[in-house]
Amino acid sequence: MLSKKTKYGIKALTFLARQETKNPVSIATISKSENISVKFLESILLTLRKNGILGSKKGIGGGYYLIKNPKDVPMTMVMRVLEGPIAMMPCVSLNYYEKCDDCPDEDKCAVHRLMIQVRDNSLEVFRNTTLADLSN
Amino acid sequence: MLSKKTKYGIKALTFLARQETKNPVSIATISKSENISVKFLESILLTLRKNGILGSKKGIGGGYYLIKNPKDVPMTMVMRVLEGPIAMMPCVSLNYYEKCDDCPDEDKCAVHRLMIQVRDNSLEVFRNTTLADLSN
DNA sequence: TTATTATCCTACTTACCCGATAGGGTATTA
DNA sequence: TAATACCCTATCGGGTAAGTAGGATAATAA
Repeated sequence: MLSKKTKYGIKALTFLARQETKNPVSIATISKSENISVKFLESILLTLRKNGILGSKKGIGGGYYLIKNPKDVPMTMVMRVLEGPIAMMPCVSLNYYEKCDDCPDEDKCAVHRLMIQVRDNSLEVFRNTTLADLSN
Repeated sequence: MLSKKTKYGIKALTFLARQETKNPVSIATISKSENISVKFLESILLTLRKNGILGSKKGIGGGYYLIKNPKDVPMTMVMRVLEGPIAMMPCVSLNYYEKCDDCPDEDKCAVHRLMIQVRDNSLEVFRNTTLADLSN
């Protein structure tokens, strides 16, 4: 199941991508528009900023803004930052690989082979979908 | 992430599918071969039996056995029984649909549209993979 | 300079779920 | 009737998700 953190994060990013100007948007504004608790949203946007997806500006008129062009932000990036590995098991993860304790030979493991297929499919969807696609 | 319950369940099912005879296989036997704790495996096999995927036989020489032909057991069935919904969000689930609280219009929700794509892809993999495929 | 705005950051709480274990009960068979 | 092996419920520790609290810090405008 997708965490609410990721869900809210994508919604916030989409909201930002839909803005006509590049001006910062306050947490409060995004919170109201997308029905997300201010405090929880705050922590999510902070994560996105620390991972180079958002920029921020303090003080009056401050808020968050996209650093990159929406079409240069693939969902793989967003998912990895907010949700973690895209793979369903560590042993089929590209970026967070880890061997299974119980499995003597990965190539002969039925679950491994199945989950590689699922990962490849999901990866393709996330790679080919950018923030620009979602904000239309 | 895939739960160990599902992972072990698939491994056990694959092991059963590889048996040459239809004779019951004891929990202990599967446990040793697949490196799964006896007690945990017990609860998993029980779930599979209650959901009509396995049959069982008590007493000496007893154990668990597949009810259906492996090629008639698609992974969708196994996944739904052990892991739950295949969809990543209730609002894109076919069998466990639930509306989101925060979302006024699903059709306009970016996350919704994205996750439908992911679900469709995963569904296709699970539908087209049977226990027979995995046990080869 | 000072009040206001809004992000920054840490810590905490609450609830839930996973993985595993314990300890019996029950049915079957040799 | 003893041994085997499934049947079933309860429990527990640890971890994580979701959200909350409260103040520190920086920037802006009056």
